[in-house]
Amino acid sequence: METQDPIPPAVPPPAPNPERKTLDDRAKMTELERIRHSCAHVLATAILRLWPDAQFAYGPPVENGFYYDLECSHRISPEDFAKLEEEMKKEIKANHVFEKLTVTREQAIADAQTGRLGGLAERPGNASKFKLDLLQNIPEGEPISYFKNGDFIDLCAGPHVMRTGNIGAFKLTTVAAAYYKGDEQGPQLQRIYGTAFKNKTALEEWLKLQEEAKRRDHRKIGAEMNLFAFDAEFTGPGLPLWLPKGGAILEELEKLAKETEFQAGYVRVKTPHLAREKMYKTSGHLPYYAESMFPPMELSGENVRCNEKEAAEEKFQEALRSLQYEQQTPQGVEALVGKLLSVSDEVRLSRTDRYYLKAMNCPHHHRIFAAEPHSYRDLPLRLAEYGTCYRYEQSGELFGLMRVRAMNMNDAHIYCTPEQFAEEFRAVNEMYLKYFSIFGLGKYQMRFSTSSPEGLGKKYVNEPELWKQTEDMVRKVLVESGINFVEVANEAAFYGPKIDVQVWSAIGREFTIATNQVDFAVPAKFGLTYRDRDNTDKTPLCIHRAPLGTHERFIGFLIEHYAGNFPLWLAPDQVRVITLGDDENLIKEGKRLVHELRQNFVRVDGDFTNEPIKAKIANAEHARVHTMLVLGPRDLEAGHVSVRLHTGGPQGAKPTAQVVADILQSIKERRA
RNA sequence: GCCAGUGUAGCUCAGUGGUAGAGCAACGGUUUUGUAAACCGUCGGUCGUCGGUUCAAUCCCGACCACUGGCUCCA
Repeated sequence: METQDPIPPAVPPPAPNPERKTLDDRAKMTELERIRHSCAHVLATAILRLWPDAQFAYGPPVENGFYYDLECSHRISPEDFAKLEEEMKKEIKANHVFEKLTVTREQAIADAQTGRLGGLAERPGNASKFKLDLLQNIPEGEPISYFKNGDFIDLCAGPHVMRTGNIGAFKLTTVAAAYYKGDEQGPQLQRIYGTAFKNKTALEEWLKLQEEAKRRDHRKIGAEMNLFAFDAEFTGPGLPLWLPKGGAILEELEKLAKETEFQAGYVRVKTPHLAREKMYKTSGHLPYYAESMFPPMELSGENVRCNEKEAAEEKFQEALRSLQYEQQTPQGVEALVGKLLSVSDEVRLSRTDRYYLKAMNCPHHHRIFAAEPHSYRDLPLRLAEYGTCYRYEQSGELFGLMRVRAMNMNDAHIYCTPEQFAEEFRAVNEMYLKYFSIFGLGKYQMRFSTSSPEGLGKKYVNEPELWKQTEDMVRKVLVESGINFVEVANEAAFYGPKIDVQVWSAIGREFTIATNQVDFAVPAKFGLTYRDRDNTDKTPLCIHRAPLGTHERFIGFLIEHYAGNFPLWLAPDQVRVITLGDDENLIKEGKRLVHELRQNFVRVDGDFTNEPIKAKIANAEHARVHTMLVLGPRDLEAGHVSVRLHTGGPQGAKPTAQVVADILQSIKERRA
């Protein structure tokens, strides 16, 4: 039977540390990490036996195994894994000692130049270029060491297991491309992923766990339950179609958000899906964000008004007037044609109006704020909207519902005074926690992202004082609320610090499920003000928040969280009334019950066919119908229905009225 | 966008250089049933798209598209 037991979607790993590991960090490596790191060396050894020209970069242990990045004339594919694993087994069987050698920097550079580092022997003319680069990054004074197993010598600080034979069980998993040092502009390397364990049993257990994780993949369950569909051919990649069953979940979430926000003093607004270019020029999102936006729609024509239009037309006329003097020579004509073309292009552009599909709702909300004058007495103003946003994510980044190109955001912008900020920010965090408790969401990480002094004026607006103030405010709220969080420098939004809630998908990918951001910059760009007590105009602070993220990602996450077995209030199929056979009286009572539930807004249907009861139950179970109400002659006689839960099996017969009341109560309370 | 892999009926999957099958689903019957699948029949596919090789391509080759695993990026 399928249950809700949490197959761990991978334990939250510590935030990946882009910085170089210190020797102290390395000394803390667990035994499993040492096994995996050692296995990376064994992999490199095997690769070199097959393709001696390979040059190696990094080969660290990672959450579920290890990888080694390399450059090699041969393109390694999974078809090569069998022979690679053969070579690796030989190296493990040879049981070589991982021998540590400490060398001078000069020696290391010399060895790298001969190609000896990350090699089985010296390779004249094939210097260990990545190792040379790595050597540059080792701070003066830090000892430099090699690790040697058999013929293979690698520049490495360790630590390792004692001998290659200590690697109990391993498996190569996948190949990928990876940029050197993660830099998109840098060289692209081949990355071979593998995993290793102390013994075969542990490896097999892990592989089994991977299989189980795949079974709760939202893409698989979404298809099984008919929640959503992708239709790349007609609708487009990354543009989900919500089927009726998925629509039901979406409606429930939206209802929850609207009720919660209403009670918290939010007001609802509605804004269009697109806006003119000026919107995003003003907000500062263009040109920085243009890459992530769908290309603009260009409208041109006489009725387009634009400031530059007249100026451009003037230039055009001027070019025409010069025609008579310059057309004497061929060069003159050519120059003139070029000039006319460029000017006419200018005129065309000046007559073109550009509309962008919105990638975020904030600018629209800012314009709503600007549509009316505001007094400090109006604040805080909390504008909420399930806004539909469009982002042109790179094709390789699309991932089921978790990463799409059209999304419905549980968005709101809170405009407040600095005095109100802490209270508002705290209230938002409380809303998060309320939601998480409704969904029984325990495995997440709050990540507090701050600026960096170096990024001021570049990545971040240049307001050191405001950065410090808002970061202090946020930190204080977090600490006072007793919320566990990690602080990450240099990850803030350009307009202020933020808190992201990180969760992990069934297959272990990390996602931001919710976000809460401070904005002390953009309202000023739009000239937003409120009249303060002292009769001066001041710029409000803005909090961007999306505790339920987007429907797409949040539902994708919930599908995996519940493994498709939703609580009653969220279940697309809440109740099915199943008659035992198709006796007229049974059907009559069945229909009455369906009608009663439906009039109380329960998503209910009836199965009154003459299929055997076992088949009808099986159908309902496969559809993950939350509650099955079986109606047979005995039940009818007693005024009962027999209750069966998808996640709990048969619950016995109960009076119909009581069952209905329980169902309505469970939905109302949004019971887990 | 980059690297690798995959693409056969609505779903899960077989299969072959001589224009394709199974189970489930759907539909039509028969069956009259107490909690995960009764029986019979019918329908269903230009084998992702376009080109090439070949007497002949779903199969071999190429390009493109989409999806999957990663990289980069992000709600």
